[in-house]
Amino acid sequence: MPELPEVETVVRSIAPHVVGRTILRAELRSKRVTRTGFSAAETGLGGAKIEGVRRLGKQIFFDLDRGILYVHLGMTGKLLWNAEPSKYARALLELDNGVLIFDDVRQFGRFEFFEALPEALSQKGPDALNIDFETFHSRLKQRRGSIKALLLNQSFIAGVGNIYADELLFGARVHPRTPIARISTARARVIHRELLGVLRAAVELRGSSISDYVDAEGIAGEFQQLHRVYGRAGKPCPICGAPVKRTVVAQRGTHYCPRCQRV
DNA sequence: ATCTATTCCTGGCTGC
DNA sequence: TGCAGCCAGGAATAGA
Repeated sequence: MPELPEVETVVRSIAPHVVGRTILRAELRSKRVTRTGFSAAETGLGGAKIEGVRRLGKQIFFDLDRGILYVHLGMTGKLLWNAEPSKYARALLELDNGVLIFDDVRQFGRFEFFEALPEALSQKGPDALNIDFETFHSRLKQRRGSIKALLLNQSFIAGVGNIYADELLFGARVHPRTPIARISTARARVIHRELLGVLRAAVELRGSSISDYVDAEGIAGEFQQLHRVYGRAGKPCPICGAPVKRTVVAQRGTHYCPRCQRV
């Protein structure tokens, strides 16, 4: 489940291979992940030069000399460098020095060529690794609902998904269902600190590999070994020993310690 | 305007 | 061994 740390790891691992290179040929195989159409994408990408690759939240942008290649990994998306294409290879980019494969079993991901980026894609919130407390707090005060739903909302901040939302709320000792209106400035400060702390630690360990996430070289992350609540229902809380609970918040499986995290 | 529920996908797991 | 049924969830979309 690629979230900010996993996407950051992917971008870091592909950048050295692709930046400055030319796309000789593009082959699109999935209508689902390429909604703008096969031929438009193949024509637009063929011959293009990759000037850079960057990340905003979970979105990946390849800046081309003639447009933008937009990639979102969704749930099971991978960008693999010089790998043997599996039956789930949805797009292949043949560069002048190798092949970049977009592999996505469930096709929740996106792989699209745009001459100019559509409004909807550029309207995300600030990147979760690049948000200072004042910005975080002022944006928080304008919202309602539960804190977890807000953290998952990419227009609030971009990059947090289900795993890191649970982990950072545990670190902040805040119950995922806590109404935003009940969060004090001091609490907000702790949440912000944990947001940056958890994401930075996860980037250091090259992300979390829960099911099949790997970087461009096929290397798994290691942060899952440090998960304190996510996927640990029934196991003891690492702080107090109480069994970690699983519930549903914002339509997502949610893990928390009922003793350490109070509403 | 905002928030919540539904839908898309398919492999993996559970239980009969 | 086979298979139905359920689960995982990012984000667009529809609905409240």
